[in-house]
Amino acid sequence: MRLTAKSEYGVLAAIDLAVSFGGGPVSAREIAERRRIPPRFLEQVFVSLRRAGIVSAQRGARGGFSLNRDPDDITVLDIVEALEGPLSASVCDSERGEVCGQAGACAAAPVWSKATQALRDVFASTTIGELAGAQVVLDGSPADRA
Amino acid sequence: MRLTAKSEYGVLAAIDLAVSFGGGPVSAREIAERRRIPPRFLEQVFVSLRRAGIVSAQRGARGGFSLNRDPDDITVLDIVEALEGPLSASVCDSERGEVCGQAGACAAAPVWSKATQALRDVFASTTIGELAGAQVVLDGSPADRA
DNA sequence: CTAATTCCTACTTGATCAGTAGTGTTTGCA
DNA sequence: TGCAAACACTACTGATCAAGTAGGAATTAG
Repeated sequence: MRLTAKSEYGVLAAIDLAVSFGGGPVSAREIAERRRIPPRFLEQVFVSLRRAGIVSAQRGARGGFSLNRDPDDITVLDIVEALEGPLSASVCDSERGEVCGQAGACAAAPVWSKATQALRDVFASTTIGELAGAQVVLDGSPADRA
Repeated sequence: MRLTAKSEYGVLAAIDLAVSFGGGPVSAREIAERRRIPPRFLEQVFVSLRRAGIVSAQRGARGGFSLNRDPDDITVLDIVEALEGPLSASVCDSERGEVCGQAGACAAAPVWSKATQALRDVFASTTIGELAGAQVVLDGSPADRA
């Protein structure tokens, strides 16, 4: 019952991009080093984020990635769903109702739906912008990063 | 990001036991047939529930399982944690703080904690007794099951 | 032209899930 | 007393997925 490493790395990377939002693109390798993420793995994460329309890629020398939207308009849910697919707490959940063998007579289904919804609420109510603010504080003076 | 089938089966089985709470033990095979769960797999689920102190087992002919406590005193969280271990939404979560490589400077950690907490809240606030009530309604007259 | 960078596909290794299987142990009942 | 029904334990298997690695192609700044 846990998210995969992709979400974790994706959120960290998005925070990193948010911190330098407005500047030029940041390379995956740079972020990987700074956040201790396997570089080639992070590359793949970024490809997913690009395909989801969250970041843009600039290829070639001095290229890298940058956020497509204001960090305050990107939620953790955006990142997580881009990397994990739609959130669902149990097999017997999902929009298609009766996925478990209980054929519509499953009294447990509402619990799984509520669980999924609770997760969505948490993730949807936290923006990358907020987290970036916290990150700057944790890292010390933002000037260190400029 | 989903629970395993064990939780799903475990909750269904607990509901089933709750519906006939007060009567004698119910065999795993009977529940397996009624809820369309692989019988030998359900057996294992029950062993875990017994070890967690949620059900008691009565061995031998006419044996089976019964709930140890009143269904209203058993939450979905009890079942889920008995079967999946402690809930945690991400690697970088857990009581031990800094499991991710960010060494205490991880701005994302609070989100994962909040997510875990939200899940716990949902599961802890739903009792097997409630679900059993819903199940009886779904199945039709409770007399059908006596 | 070259070095840096993203992009795409495939592969590998290990873990985990879902279920099956065999065998042992306990117990109600005829 | 014996048998059948039930739980108990351990081990195994096939499939899937997670996490990361690898190789090379395309793009671009300088």
